Amino acid sequence: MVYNLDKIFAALADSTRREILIMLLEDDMAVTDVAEPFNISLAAISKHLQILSKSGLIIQEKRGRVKWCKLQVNAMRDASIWMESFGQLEHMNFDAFESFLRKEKILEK
Amino acid sequence: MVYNLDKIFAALADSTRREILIMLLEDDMAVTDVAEPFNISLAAISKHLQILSKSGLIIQEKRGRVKWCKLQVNAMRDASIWMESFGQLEHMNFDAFESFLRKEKILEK
DNA sequence: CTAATATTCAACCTTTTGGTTAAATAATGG
DNA sequence: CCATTATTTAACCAAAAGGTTGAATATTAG
Repeated sequence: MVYNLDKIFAALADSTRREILIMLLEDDMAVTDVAEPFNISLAAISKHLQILSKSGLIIQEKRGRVKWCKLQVNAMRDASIWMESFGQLEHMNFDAFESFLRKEKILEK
Repeated sequence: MVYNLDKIFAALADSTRREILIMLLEDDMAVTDVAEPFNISLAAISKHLQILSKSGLIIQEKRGRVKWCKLQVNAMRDASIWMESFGQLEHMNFDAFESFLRKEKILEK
């Protein structure tokens, strides 16, 4: 398991980025659509998405001229696992989380 | 419940601060003792502790010339609750966590 | 009172963050 | 080919982060 906790927590430390993640729970989105509800520039959103990508919380893949943003569960899992090991916290049920995501069509299969 | 997620996640986004939190799981510590295992200046540690304080992850109280650093569970709870609400994660058992902390004498009573 | 201990503050430095605007690049539709 | 759409890059800015060293402030021990 590769911990990238500095980048994951840093990515989560901004409300714009947390809102983006919540938006991506519903569906994959193009950069322009991600930007729509915010009143900051597209370039600023592009930077936020790069920070989220480098943290591993999302991946971006370009199809045609559209770059799709897709949530990645594993990075969030790393952060939560740190929290769990931190204090003998009860384990989050990630299997349930994943099957939830599949049911919501955020993960394939 | 007051969410201070920007500050909490930002505080967690640094490995020195995460190590400090883990150290504080065992016992309350004076600033000088917190600094001991790290090879950065005391002033730098003092700044890290201020960031942890402002995030609510620790509190500091001065007794005599010693300022004691004490872990605060509630801030971590806020961050975890965000993660939970984020993805329908199963709820962490914080009551169990707190009683663990009491048993380990990190909390009074 | 004085010396030692515990901690912070002040000034400084470099890098990163979060934003801007304007220009550049890439891909598509017609 | 050209205009439009999608996104990034470049250059810039102000503020914050993470570190330094040296001086200042509290408190205690003797």
